[in-house]
Amino acid sequence: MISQRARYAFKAMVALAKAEPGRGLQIRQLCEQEKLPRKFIEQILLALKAAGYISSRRGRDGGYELLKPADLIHVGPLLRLADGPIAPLSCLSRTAYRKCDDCRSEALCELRIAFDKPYADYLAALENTTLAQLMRASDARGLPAELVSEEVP
Amino acid sequence: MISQRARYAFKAMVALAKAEPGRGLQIRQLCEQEKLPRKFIEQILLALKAAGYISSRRGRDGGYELLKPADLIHVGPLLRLADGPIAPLSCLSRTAYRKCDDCRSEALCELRIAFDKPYADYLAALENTTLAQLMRASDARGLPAELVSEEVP
DNA sequence: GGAAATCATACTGAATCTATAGGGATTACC
DNA sequence: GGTAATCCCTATAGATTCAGTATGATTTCC
Repeated sequence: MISQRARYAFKAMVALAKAEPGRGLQIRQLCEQEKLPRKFIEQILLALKAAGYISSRRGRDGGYELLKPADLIHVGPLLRLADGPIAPLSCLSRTAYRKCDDCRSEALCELRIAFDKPYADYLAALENTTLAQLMRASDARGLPAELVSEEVP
Repeated sequence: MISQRARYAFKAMVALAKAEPGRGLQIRQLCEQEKLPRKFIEQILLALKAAGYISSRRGRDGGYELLKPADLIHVGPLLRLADGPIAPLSCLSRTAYRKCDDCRSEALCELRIAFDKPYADYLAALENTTLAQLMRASDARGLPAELVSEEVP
Protein backbone atom coordinates (compact mmCIF):
# COMPACT_ATOMS: atom_id res chain seq x y z
CA MET A 1 0.00 0.00 0.00
CA ILE A 2 1.24 3.45 -0.80
CA SER A 3 1.18 5.90 2.07
CA GLN A 4 -1.36 8.56 2.87
CA ARG A 5 1.39 11.02 2.22
CA ALA A 6 1.78 9.79 -1.33
CA ARG A 7 -1.97 9.92 -1.92
CA TYR A 8 -2.09 13.49 -0.68
CA ALA A 9 0.89 14.49 -2.77
CA PHE A 10 -0.78 13.06 -5.82
CA LYS A 11 -4.10 14.72 -5.12
CA ALA A 12 -2.41 18.03 -4.56
CA MET A 13 -0.60 17.77 -7.86
CA VAL A 14 -3.80 16.95 -9.70
CA ALA A 15 -5.55 19.88 -8.07
CA LEU A 16 -2.71 22.20 -9.02
CA ALA A 17 -2.73 20.90 -12.55
CA LYS A 18 -6.44 21.65 -12.77
CA ALA A 19 -6.02 25.16 -11.42
CA GLU A 20 -5.91 28.01 -13.86
CA PRO A 21 -2.37 28.44 -15.14
CA GLY A 22 -0.76 31.58 -13.80
CA ARG A 23 -3.04 31.59 -10.78
CA GLY A 24 -2.25 28.53 -8.74
CA LEU A 25 -3.85 27.51 -5.47
CA GLN A 26 -3.45 28.29 -1.82
CA ILE A 27 -3.20 25.66 0.86
CA ARG A 28 -6.48 26.82 2.26
CA GLN A 29 -8.36 26.33 -0.98
CA LEU A 30 -6.67 23.02 -1.62
CA CYS A 31 -7.55 21.66 1.79
CA GLU A 32 -11.13 22.87 1.75
CA GLN A 33 -11.73 21.51 -1.75
CA GLU A 34 -10.38 18.09 -1.02
CA LYS A 35 -10.86 17.84 2.76
CA LEU A 36 -7.20 17.45 3.51
CA PRO A 37 -5.37 18.08 6.82
CA ARG A 38 -3.82 21.45 6.41
CA LYS A 39 -0.50 21.24 8.19
CA PHE A 40 0.28 17.84 6.80
CA ILE A 41 -0.35 19.11 3.30
CA GLU A 42 1.89 22.04 4.05
CA GLN A 43 4.81 19.70 4.65
CA ILE A 44 4.07 17.77 1.50
CA LEU A 45 3.90 20.90 -0.63
CA LEU A 46 7.23 21.97 0.78
CA ALA A 47 8.72 18.69 -0.32
CA LEU A 48 7.15 19.02 -3.77
CA LYS A 49 8.64 22.45 -3.99
CA ALA A 50 12.08 21.29 -2.90
CA ALA A 51 11.91 18.64 -5.59
CA GLY A 52 11.17 21.23 -8.23
CA TYR A 53 7.60 20.24 -9.04
CA ILE A 54 5.97 23.45 -7.89
CA SER A 55 6.78 27.05 -7.11
CA SER A 56 5.40 29.12 -4.28
CA ARG A 57 4.68 32.75 -3.61
CA ARG A 58 4.70 33.91 -0.01
CA GLY A 59 2.71 36.62 1.62
CA ARG A 60 -0.87 37.68 1.41
CA ASP A 61 -1.70 36.55 -2.08
CA GLY A 62 0.68 33.63 -2.00
CA GLY A 63 0.07 30.12 -3.16
CA TYR A 64 1.46 27.28 -5.17
CA GLU A 65 1.68 26.63 -8.85
CA LEU A 66 2.89 23.83 -11.07
CA LEU A 67 6.30 24.46 -12.55
CA LYS A 68 6.08 21.89 -15.31
CA PRO A 69 3.25 21.06 -17.68
CA ALA A 70 1.26 18.02 -16.60
CA ASP A 71 2.46 15.96 -19.51
CA LEU A 72 6.01 16.14 -18.19
CA ILE A 73 5.05 14.92 -14.73
CA HIS A 74 5.34 11.18 -14.33
CA VAL A 75 3.80 9.04 -11.66
CA GLY A 76 6.91 7.06 -10.77
CA PRO A 77 9.15 9.87 -9.54
CA LEU A 78 6.25 11.49 -7.73
CA LEU A 79 5.53 8.32 -5.82
CA ARG A 80 9.20 7.88 -5.07
CA LEU A 81 9.43 11.38 -3.71
CA ALA A 82 6.65 10.75 -1.22
CA ASP A 83 7.33 7.16 -0.24
CA GLY A 84 10.93 6.43 -1.02
CA PRO A 85 11.96 3.42 -3.06
CA ILE A 86 9.22 1.69 -5.01
CA ALA A 87 10.97 -1.62 -5.45
CA PRO A 88 9.74 -4.66 -3.53
CA LEU A 89 13.35 -5.68 -2.84
CA SER A 90 16.22 -3.33 -2.20
CA CYS A 91 18.35 -5.38 -4.58
CA LEU A 92 15.93 -4.45 -7.36
CA SER A 93 15.84 -0.73 -6.64
CA ARG A 94 17.34 1.56 -9.23
CA THR A 95 17.48 4.55 -6.92
CA ALA A 96 18.29 2.86 -3.60
CA TYR A 97 20.09 -0.32 -4.49
CA ARG A 98 21.37 -2.30 -1.59
CA LYS A 99 22.55 -5.87 -1.44
CA CYS A 100 20.53 -8.07 0.88
CA ASP A 101 22.49 -8.84 4.02
CA ASP A 102 22.30 -12.57 3.72
CA CYS A 103 22.32 -12.88 -0.06
CA ARG A 104 24.82 -15.30 -1.51
CA SER A 105 24.15 -14.66 -5.15
CA GLU A 106 21.70 -12.19 -6.60
CA ALA A 107 21.60 -14.02 -9.88
CA LEU A 108 20.44 -17.20 -8.16
CA CYS A 109 18.08 -15.68 -5.59
CA GLU A 110 14.63 -17.12 -6.22
CA LEU A 111 12.92 -14.19 -4.60
CA ARG A 112 14.76 -11.74 -6.80
CA ILE A 113 13.95 -13.79 -9.88
CA ALA A 114 10.30 -13.80 -8.84
CA PHE A 115 10.04 -10.03 -8.70
CA ASP A 116 12.48 -9.06 -11.37
CA LYS A 117 10.30 -8.86 -14.46
CA PRO A 118 6.94 -8.11 -12.82
CA TYR A 119 8.48 -5.19 -11.01
CA ALA A 120 10.36 -3.96 -14.05
CA ASP A 121 7.11 -3.81 -16.01
CA TYR A 122 5.22 -2.22 -13.14
CA LEU A 123 7.87 0.42 -12.70
CA ALA A 124 8.09 1.12 -16.41
CA ALA A 125 4.35 1.69 -16.50
CA LEU A 126 4.50 4.14 -13.63
CA GLU A 127 7.49 5.91 -15.09
CA ASN A 128 5.74 6.34 -18.41
CA THR A 129 2.33 7.58 -17.35
CA THR A 130 1.92 11.29 -16.92
CA LEU A 131 -0.47 13.39 -14.92
CA ALA A 132 -1.89 14.73 -18.17
CA GLN A 133 -2.74 11.26 -19.41
CA LEU A 134 -4.51 10.44 -16.20
CA MET A 135 -6.52 13.63 -16.21
CA ARG A 136 -7.61 13.02 -19.78
CA ALA A 137 -8.58 9.45 -18.93
CA SER A 138 -10.60 10.66 -15.97
CA ASP A 139 -12.33 13.31 -18.06
CA ALA A 140 -13.19 10.81 -20.76
CA ARG A 141 -14.85 8.52 -18.25
CA GLY A 142 -16.77 11.36 -16.73
CA LEU A 143 -18.56 12.25 -19.94
CA PRO A 144 -20.76 9.89 -21.91
CA ALA A 145 -19.08 9.16 -25.21
CA GLU A 146 -21.77 10.86 -27.32
CA LEU A 147 -21.30 14.17 -25.54
CA VAL A 148 -17.57 14.45 -25.78
CA SER A 149 -17.66 16.31 -29.08
CA GLU A 150 -20.44 18.65 -27.97
CA GLU A 151 -18.45 20.72 -25.52
CA VAL A 152 -19.39 23.88 -27.36
CA PRO A 153 -23.00 23.41 -28.51
CA MET B 1 9.42 -2.98 -0.03
CA ILE B 2 8.22 -6.34 1.13
CA SER B 3 8.84 -7.12 4.77
CA GLN B 4 11.60 -9.18 6.30
CA ARG B 5 8.87 -11.53 7.39
CA ALA B 6 7.87 -12.13 3.79
CA ARG B 7 11.47 -12.67 2.73
CA TYR B 8 11.95 -15.22 5.49
CA ALA B 9 8.71 -16.98 4.65
CA PHE B 10 9.81 -17.23 1.06
CA LYS B 11 13.28 -18.50 1.93
CA ALA B 12 11.83 -21.09 4.26
CA MET B 13 9.51 -22.35 1.56
CA VAL B 14 12.34 -22.63 -0.91
CA ALA B 15 14.46 -24.50 1.60
CA LEU B 16 11.60 -26.88 2.34
CA ALA B 17 11.00 -27.40 -1.34
CA LYS B 18 14.65 -28.32 -1.77
CA ALA B 19 14.64 -30.73 1.14
CA GLU B 20 14.26 -34.41 0.41
CA PRO B 21 10.59 -35.25 0.09
CA GLY B 22 9.37 -37.32 3.01
CA ARG B 23 12.09 -35.95 5.25
CA GLY B 24 11.47 -32.26 5.69
CA LEU B 25 13.55 -29.89 7.76
CA GLN B 26 13.78 -28.82 11.35
CA ILE B 27 13.82 -25.23 12.46
CA ARG B 28 17.32 -25.69 13.73
CA GLN B 29 18.66 -26.87 10.39
CA LEU B 30 16.74 -24.22 8.51
CA CYS B 31 18.10 -21.43 10.69
CA GLU B 32 21.66 -22.64 10.67
CA GLN B 33 21.67 -23.15 6.90
CA GLU B 34 20.29 -19.76 6.09
CA LYS B 35 21.35 -17.76 9.16
CA LEU B 36 17.82 -16.92 10.20
CA PRO B 37 16.58 -15.82 13.64
CA ARG B 38 15.11 -18.93 15.19
CA LYS B 39 12.14 -17.72 17.16
CA PHE B 40 10.99 -15.40 14.42
CA ILE B 41 11.11 -18.22 11.91
CA GLU B 42 9.14 -20.34 14.33
CA GLN B 43 6.25 -17.88 14.16
CA ILE B 44 6.40 -17.71 10.41
CA LEU B 45 6.38 -21.47 10.03
CA LEU B 46 3.35 -21.62 12.30
CA ALA B 47 1.57 -19.22 10.01
CA LEU B 48 2.58 -21.19 6.93
CA LYS B 49 1.22 -24.28 8.61
CA ALA B 50 -2.06 -22.62 9.55
CA ALA B 51 -2.42 -21.56 5.93
CA GLY B 52 -2.00 -25.13 4.75
CA TYR B 53 1.36 -24.78 3.04
CA ILE B 54 3.30 -27.10 5.29
CA SER B 55 2.76 -29.86 7.81
CA SER B 56 4.67 -30.41 11.01
CA ARG B 57 5.67 -33.30 13.20
CA ARG B 58 6.26 -32.64 16.86
CA GLY B 59 8.56 -34.36 19.24
CA ARG B 60 12.14 -35.43 19.08
CA ASP B 61 12.46 -36.07 15.38
CA GLY B 62 9.94 -33.49 14.40
CA GLY B 63 10.16 -30.98 11.63
CA TYR B 64 8.34 -29.37 8.76
CA GLU B 65 7.53 -30.54 5.31
CA LEU B 66 5.85 -29.08 2.24
CA LEU B 67 2.27 -30.20 1.81
CA LYS B 68 1.92 -29.26 -1.84
CA PRO B 69 4.30 -29.77 -4.73
CA ALA B 70 6.28 -26.66 -5.56
CA ASP B 71 4.54 -26.17 -8.88
CA LEU B 72 1.27 -25.58 -7.06
CA ILE B 73 2.73 -22.89 -4.81
CA HIS B 74 2.32 -19.40 -6.22
CA VAL B 75 4.19 -16.30 -5.17
CA GLY B 76 1.17 -14.03 -4.84
CA PRO B 77 -0.70 -15.82 -2.08
CA LEU B 78 2.51 -16.49 -0.20
CA LEU B 79 3.39 -12.84 -0.20
CA ARG B 80 -0.13 -11.94 0.83
CA LEU B 81 0.02 -14.36 3.73
CA ALA B 82 3.13 -12.73 5.13
CA ASP B 83 2.47 -9.08 4.35
CA GLY B 84 -1.26 -8.69 3.93
CA PRO B 85 -2.72 -6.97 0.88
CA ILE B 86 -0.39 -6.49 -2.08
CA ALA B 87 -2.35 -3.71 -3.78
CA PRO B 88 -0.95 -0.16 -3.78
CA LEU B 89 -4.44 1.21 -3.08
CA SER B 90 -7.08 -0.43 -0.94
CA CYS B 91 -9.64 0.32 -3.63
CA LEU B 92 -7.66 -1.94 -5.98
CA SER B 93 -7.30 -4.86 -3.60
CA ARG B 94 -9.12 -8.04 -4.50
CA THR B 95 -8.75 -9.55 -1.04
CA ALA B 96 -9.09 -6.46 1.13
CA TYR B 97 -11.11 -4.01 -0.89
CA ARG B 98 -12.01 -0.83 0.88
CA LYS B 99 -13.27 2.41 -0.50
CA CYS B 100 -11.01 5.38 0.12
CA ASP B 101 -12.48 7.63 2.79
CA ASP B 102 -12.50 10.76 0.71
CA CYS B 103 -13.12 9.21 -2.69
CA ARG B 104 -15.92 10.77 -4.70
CA SER B 105 -15.83 8.44 -7.65
CA GLU B 106 -13.55 5.48 -8.11
CA ALA B 107 -14.06 5.54 -11.84
CA LEU B 108 -12.76 9.10 -12.06
CA CYS B 109 -9.95 8.89 -9.49
CA GLU B 110 -6.71 9.71 -11.28
CA LEU B 111 -4.66 7.83 -8.75
CA ARG B 112 -6.73 4.71 -9.19
CA ILE B 113 -6.50 5.00 -12.95
CA ALA B 114 -2.74 5.35 -12.65
CA PHE B 115 -2.29 2.10 -10.77
CA ASP B 116 -5.09 0.07 -12.24
CA LYS B 117 -3.44 -1.67 -15.14
CA PRO B 118 0.17 -1.68 -13.90
CA TYR B 119 -0.93 -3.32 -10.68
CA ALA B 120 -3.23 -5.78 -12.42
CA ASP B 121 -0.33 -6.97 -14.56
CA TYR B 122 2.06 -7.08 -11.63
CA LEU B 123 -0.37 -9.08 -9.56
CA ALA B 124 -1.15 -11.46 -12.40
CA ALA B 125 2.55 -12.15 -12.79
CA LEU B 126 2.97 -12.91 -9.11
CA GLU B 127 -0.14 -15.06 -9.05
CA ASN B 128 1.07 -17.09 -11.99
CA THR B 129 4.66 -17.80 -11.04
CA THR B 130 5.29 -20.87 -8.95
CA LEU B 131 8.06 -21.86 -6.60
CA ALA B 132 8.98 -24.63 -8.98
CA GLN B 133 9.48 -22.22 -11.88
CA LEU B 134 11.71 -20.03 -9.76
CA MET B 135 13.82 -22.92 -8.57
CA ARG B 136 14.29 -24.12 -12.12
CA ALA B 137 15.22 -20.63 -13.25
CA SER B 138 17.75 -20.35 -10.46
CA ASP B 139 19.23 -23.75 -11.28
CA ALA B 140 19.50 -22.87 -14.94
CA ARG B 141 21.46 -19.74 -14.15
CA GLY B 142 23.75 -21.63 -11.83
CA LEU B 143 24.98 -23.95 -14.51
CA PRO B 144 26.70 -22.87 -17.72
CA ALA B 145 24.41 -23.59 -20.64
CA GLU B 146 26.73 -26.18 -22.20
CA LEU B 147 26.64 -28.33 -19.10
CA VAL B 148 22.92 -28.48 -18.56
CA SER B 149 22.45 -31.55 -20.73
CA GLU B 150 25.44 -33.35 -19.24
CA GLU B 151 24.00 -34.07 -15.83
CA VAL B 152 24.56 -37.78 -16.39
CA PRO B 153 27.72 -38.06 -18.47
C1' DG C 1 1.87 48.07 11.22
C1' DG C 2 -1.41 44.29 10.56
C1' DA C 3 -3.29 40.42 8.27
C1' DA C 4 -2.53 36.51 5.63
C1' DA C 5 0.20 33.53 3.48
C1' DT C 6 4.39 30.28 3.18
C1' DC C 7 8.67 28.20 5.63
C1' DA C 8 11.02 25.40 9.05
C1' DT C 9 11.54 22.45 12.79
C1' DA C 10 10.12 19.87 16.72
C1' DC C 11 7.09 16.94 18.73
C1' DT C 12 3.42 13.34 19.76
C1' DG C 13 0.48 9.35 19.77
C1' DA C 14 -0.51 5.26 17.38
C1' DA C 15 0.67 1.60 14.71
C1' DT C 16 3.82 -1.65 12.71
C1' DC C 17 8.01 -4.40 12.33
C1' DT C 18 11.41 -7.49 14.04
C1' DA C 19 12.38 -9.97 16.77
C1' DT C 20 12.96 -12.28 21.95
C1' DA C 21 11.17 -14.64 26.23
C1' DG C 22 9.16 -18.22 28.60
C1' DG C 23 6.59 -21.88 29.05
C1' DG C 24 3.44 -25.81 27.55
C1' DA C 25 2.55 -30.00 24.68
C1' DT C 26 4.18 -33.93 22.08
C1' DT C 27 7.23 -37.49 20.60
C1' DA C 28 11.43 -40.68 20.16
C1' DC C 29 14.70 -43.08 22.41
C1' DC C 30 16.98 -45.11 26.54
C1' DG D 1 8.93 -43.92 32.87
C1' DG D 2 12.46 -40.34 32.32
C1' DT D 3 14.77 -37.27 29.43
C1' DA D 4 15.84 -34.60 25.79
C1' DA D 5 14.52 -32.66 21.61
C1' DT D 6 11.18 -30.73 19.04
C1' DC D 7 7.01 -27.98 17.85
C1' DC D 8 3.12 -24.81 19.81
C1' DC D 9 1.37 -20.53 21.81
C1' DT D 10 1.15 -16.01 23.89
C1' DA D 11 3.07 -12.02 25.63
C1' DT D 12 6.21 -8.41 25.37
C1' DA D 13 10.10 -5.26 24.18
C1' DG D 14 12.61 -1.99 21.40
C1' DA D 15 13.01 0.44 17.23
C1' DT D 16 11.08 2.57 13.49
C1' DT D 17 7.62 4.64 10.69
C1' DC D 18 3.27 7.12 9.88
C1' DA D 19 0.06 10.76 10.17
C1' DG D 20 -0.73 14.63 11.91
C1' DT D 21 -0.16 18.82 15.35
C1' DA D 22 2.21 22.77 17.39
C1' DT D 23 4.85 26.66 17.39
C1' DG D 24 6.90 30.28 15.69
C1' DA D 25 9.64 32.66 11.96
C1' DT D 26 9.58 34.94 7.49
C1' DT D 27 7.58 37.22 3.57
C1' DT D 28 4.17 40.02 1.12
C1' DC D 29 0.27 43.05 0.28
C1' DC D 30 -2.69 46.66 1.93
